Amino acid sequence: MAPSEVLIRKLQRISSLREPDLAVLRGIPIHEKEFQANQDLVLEGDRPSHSFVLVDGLVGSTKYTGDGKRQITSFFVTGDIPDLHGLHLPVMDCTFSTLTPSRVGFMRHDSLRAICDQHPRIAAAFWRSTLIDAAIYREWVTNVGRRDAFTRIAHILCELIYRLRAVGRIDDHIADIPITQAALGDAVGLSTVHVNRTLQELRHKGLIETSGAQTRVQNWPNLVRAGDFNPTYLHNRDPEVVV
Amino acid sequence: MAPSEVLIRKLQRISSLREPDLAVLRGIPIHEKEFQANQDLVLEGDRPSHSFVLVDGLVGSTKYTGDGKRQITSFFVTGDIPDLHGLHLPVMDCTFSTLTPSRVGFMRHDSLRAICDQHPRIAAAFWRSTLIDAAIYREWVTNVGRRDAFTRIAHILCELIYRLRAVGRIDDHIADIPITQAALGDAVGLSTVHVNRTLQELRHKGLIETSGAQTRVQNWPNLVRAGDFNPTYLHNRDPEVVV
DNA sequence: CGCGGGGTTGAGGTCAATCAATCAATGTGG
DNA sequence: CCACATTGATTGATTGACCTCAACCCCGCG
Repeated sequence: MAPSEVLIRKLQRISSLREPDLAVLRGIPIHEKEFQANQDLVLEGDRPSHSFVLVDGLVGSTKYTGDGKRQITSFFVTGDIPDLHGLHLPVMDCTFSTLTPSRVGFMRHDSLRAICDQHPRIAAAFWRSTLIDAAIYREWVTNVGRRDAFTRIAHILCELIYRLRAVGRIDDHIADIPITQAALGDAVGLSTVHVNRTLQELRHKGLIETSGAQTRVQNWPNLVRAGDFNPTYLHNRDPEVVV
Repeated sequence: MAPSEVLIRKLQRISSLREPDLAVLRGIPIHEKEFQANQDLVLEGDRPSHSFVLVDGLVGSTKYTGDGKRQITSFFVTGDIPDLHGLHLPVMDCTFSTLTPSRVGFMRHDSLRAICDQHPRIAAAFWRSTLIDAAIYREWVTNVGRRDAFTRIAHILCELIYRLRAVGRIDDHIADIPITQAALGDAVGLSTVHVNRTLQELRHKGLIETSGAQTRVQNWPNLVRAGDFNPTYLHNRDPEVVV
């Protein structure tokens, strides 16, 4: 799918833009590029002149502590604009890296700023996108701060699957999520070893099934319960997305 | 200080608004109200018609897990607009509560929306405010996910003191932060007991000194080092604020 | 003077980290 | 085609950071 089409669908999922505005969006110049897994797209400390929309793949915003430990602070899926905050915060406070092979569309800040000045509705839609990102960060603080390993991993799987479902990336209850257990650990603040054991527990309890990169949800209601997952914080406009 | 004055100072700290816009801001009707400590201002699930600026005191955004554990996901100080995201996300995904006695100024979403439609610069400034909040959430994910108890608490003290300093709430290296150790624990994902022991460690190492509600920084550079604290994520426009 | 909230202390328990192998899958050069 | 390297998953043993439970203390307050 064309990058601008992905962008428009995303904004339509989270706001109610109408035709004149959509036409403006279609006109945004987007420069598409492909990346392999584990490539840095924007680095902490950078002063980027572009933001990017994720066309396909999985991207993480990551931070490193002084002693080199890595924390992924959020995942981003198709349609998301992970570093849109760069539009108003000149220096990056985190790094964005691909977690799987990805296609990415770069948009000049110039263009985006001009559009936001002229079209308050579009500005509001972009703003809303960053607010949903913030809501996800809030949930992650809670997830990492107050839930045990089992619940924590179940929760993050629920979130990922729910979001992939919302963008049509789930076929027949199967999510294609080729991320390593190490990356999962960095997302939930656990060691690789413990992630491995917890995933086994999830499998033994009949909640998920994995084969290679694919994760199949065996029992969504139970996974939701196990993960203490309530999708309110994702602020989806659609009626309940059920997996 | 008048609520609108507090609001204007905040926006001036984070953006470069000029006079015509400032006049508009001065015209926002703000309804001021006082609260004691530990009062809920907005509840998760609410559909608020107002946002509020914190005129004085300390507010936390908090979430509760299914089994009732509490996580504070961010602190807010004078000038901050903690629930500004309510302007674009109709249903609240977290609760805002006072952590100390506070004065709060409520602003109608109607008015704010009208202003944002008419004045793109003001809209951008508000947007930027929410983006800085998001940057803080990101840092908290990292703090809770990847730092040990000692570093974690040192870090959060650094953040709090830095932010209080930026709004002129620090006199002579002394921060007046009358929050309980239980609240601190909820902010960093630790038990009250462990917070207590860690604070003792910070005192014994000569980093801080406490008497009642007051916290005095004994050695700011060492506290910064101990807390692995780098204020970039706070996106302060001023040159280095040194405590 | 008794009460309650918050701070402090000690003991014991547990969850998850660390260390160190092993294994499976894939790729690579000779 | 095979020896070898690499990456990620898995396993076991041990350690340790932090939690829980249960007191006790201190101080302001009705």
